[in-house]
Amino acid sequence: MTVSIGDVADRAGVSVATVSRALRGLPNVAERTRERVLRAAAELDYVVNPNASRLAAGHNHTLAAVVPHTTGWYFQQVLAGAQAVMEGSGYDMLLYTLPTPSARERFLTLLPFRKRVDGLLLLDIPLTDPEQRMLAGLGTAIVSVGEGGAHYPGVEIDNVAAARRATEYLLDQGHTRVGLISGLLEDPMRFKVGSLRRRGWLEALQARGIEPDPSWEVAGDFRLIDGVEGVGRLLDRAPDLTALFCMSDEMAIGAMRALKERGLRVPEDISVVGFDDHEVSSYLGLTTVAQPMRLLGRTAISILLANLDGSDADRIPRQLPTSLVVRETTGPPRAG
Amino acid sequence: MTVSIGDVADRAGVSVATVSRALRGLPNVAERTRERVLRAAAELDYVVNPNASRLAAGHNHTLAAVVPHTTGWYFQQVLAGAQAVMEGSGYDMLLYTLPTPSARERFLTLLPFRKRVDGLLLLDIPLTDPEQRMLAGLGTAIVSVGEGGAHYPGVEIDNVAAARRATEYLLDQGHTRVGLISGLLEDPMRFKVGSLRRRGWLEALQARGIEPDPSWEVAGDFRLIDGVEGVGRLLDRAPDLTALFCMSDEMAIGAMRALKERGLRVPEDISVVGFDDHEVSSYLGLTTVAQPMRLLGRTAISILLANLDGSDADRIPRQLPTSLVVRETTGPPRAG
DNA sequence: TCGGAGCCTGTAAACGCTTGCAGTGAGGAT
DNA sequence: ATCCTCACTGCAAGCGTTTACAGGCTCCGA
Repeated sequence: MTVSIGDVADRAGVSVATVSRALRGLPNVAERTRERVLRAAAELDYVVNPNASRLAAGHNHTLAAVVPHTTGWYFQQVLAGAQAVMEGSGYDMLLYTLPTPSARERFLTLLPFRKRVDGLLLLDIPLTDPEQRMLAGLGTAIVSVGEGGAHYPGVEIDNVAAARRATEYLLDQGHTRVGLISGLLEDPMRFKVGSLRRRGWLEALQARGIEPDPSWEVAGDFRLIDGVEGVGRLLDRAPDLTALFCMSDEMAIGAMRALKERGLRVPEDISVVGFDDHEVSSYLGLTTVAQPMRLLGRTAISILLANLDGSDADRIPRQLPTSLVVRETTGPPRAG
Repeated sequence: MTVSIGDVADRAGVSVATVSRALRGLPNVAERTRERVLRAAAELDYVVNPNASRLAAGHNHTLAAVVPHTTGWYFQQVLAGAQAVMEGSGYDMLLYTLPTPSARERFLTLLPFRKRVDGLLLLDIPLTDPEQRMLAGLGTAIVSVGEGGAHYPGVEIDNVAAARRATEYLLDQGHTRVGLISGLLEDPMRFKVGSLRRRGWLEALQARGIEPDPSWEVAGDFRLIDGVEGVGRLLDRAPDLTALFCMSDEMAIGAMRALKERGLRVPEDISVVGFDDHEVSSYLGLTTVAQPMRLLGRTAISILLANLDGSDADRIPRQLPTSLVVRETTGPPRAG
């Protein structure tokens, strides 16, 4: 039925060992022999059975990405970058999605990637120190993006600096009351990225002698809907805000929608800054903090691959740059 | 080092065969024995080696999705739906991305999924009849979403009816000159979805005795940028259009951006309808044709799974409903 | 001419599981 | 008491590769 390595060996008149070596480009195969094997394999339309190969060789040639969810611009872009590197590497990519606490729990107890995956890319998966240690002790190579850890290498941006920069820009425009729609600050998984960005916002304000009122901030979950609701709660309590910093473009877009419904014009009545540089942001004219999402993914996989084949991963940069993209949703506050 | 089935057998005091059967829940294992095995496995923290298991059993427990690209709302949603079904099914999901003609070519000649994947989900991958026949002859289960074929089952929407419905709505509002920003009509891969939607648009117009001028339509590739450019080319040639039907929400969003830059108001000066019901569309107030993307993905995987385990897939519906979502980007044409 | 040193190649033992087949006992029917 | 049946369990042969090890050959230097 299906053609195996033995069939190729027969046709080429050599042993299966030689076929195996020839096909994988190992040395110690005479050039004439290799050609003969290659021809036989092509004629028979031979494909190696990855299960057999992996069983015998003891590796999986598979990497897995673990993400909170697959919707969301940021995750898609990072994953796309990761995919791009893996494309030619000969590795398969598996995806584990942990949208709920229970899914997260299952993942952490079942550890379904064991014996199945050579490396794990943890994409903004916050873990406690014991959890990190446990995963790291499993013998699977690990690298993180965003939410990092002390027990495996991580790639990230400087969230504090990026948020500080965005806030400073608003202050430079003359704003003094800058609201914040943040992400998951008190969530059960102790998401760190949100607190870092909040710190940047806070530092920028305090550096100008501004002490934000608690009513200036509201927490969301990075989604569009959180921006809509955030604006509602925010402006009810602090109607005098003249600028808004949102921790994701999706929330910024939702926020702008809600502002429009309240009859507020952007940027005339209120300025808005987002985070991520979402595809539609340029079309909406949204001022935002761009982060190199695809590069984050590419870098993470490179580190994983380097670790796996024993080459030096230490020279790969671990912190990637962000930049403020000024567009049309920001301007000076209304006079008076 | 790593604990194998033999270790479990030793600890439970049975043979490996019994362990294998017990762990997989096969009948013909005494309840007491099964419990003993389960306990031993748990104590040893045993995980089966999928490579060995798959090699021995002769299946892969892996499905692959083939997509043109992973960005794009539509693809993400369908994939998310597919993922959701596979979650508990015990199958892994692989992703093949074919963004360029050369990637497509490589995929079709290398057939990298052979011996690796039990089923293929072709997500809007247009194929010639010989190509379809070739793939179908490989013994891998296949199902398509969107671009279908005669040689494997497919899940789809009624593109003609959906586009007709959207266009009719515009006509009902009083429009008589409805432009079209279409997708890939003359592309090298003979993308059919675009032509079907165009047919719907055409039929609706003709049913009212309107014969569209060639200058009323322009082709794009479903992306934001195509909407921007499309509007440019369209309005240069046909400035008197009062409504625009775009084959994707992304293009509609781009189009609205371009319209705004031309100083045209939506819907006062020109109405816009999209297709897909993108997440941001509701926040932009975009009137659009909603299609059940996640359900398309779920259904496709269900068919694949049903085919694989021999159960009856024929009762699963193959054509899924769409609906027109009227929001704020459409209205009657300007008087006069 | 003989001994090595290198290349190549083949042999055969893993790799860790699944599964057809045979075997064992207990229990029931005769 | 004997025979069957049935429910369980074990034996051992795969599944298709990889790879350590052991040759065999050729070529070269002594």
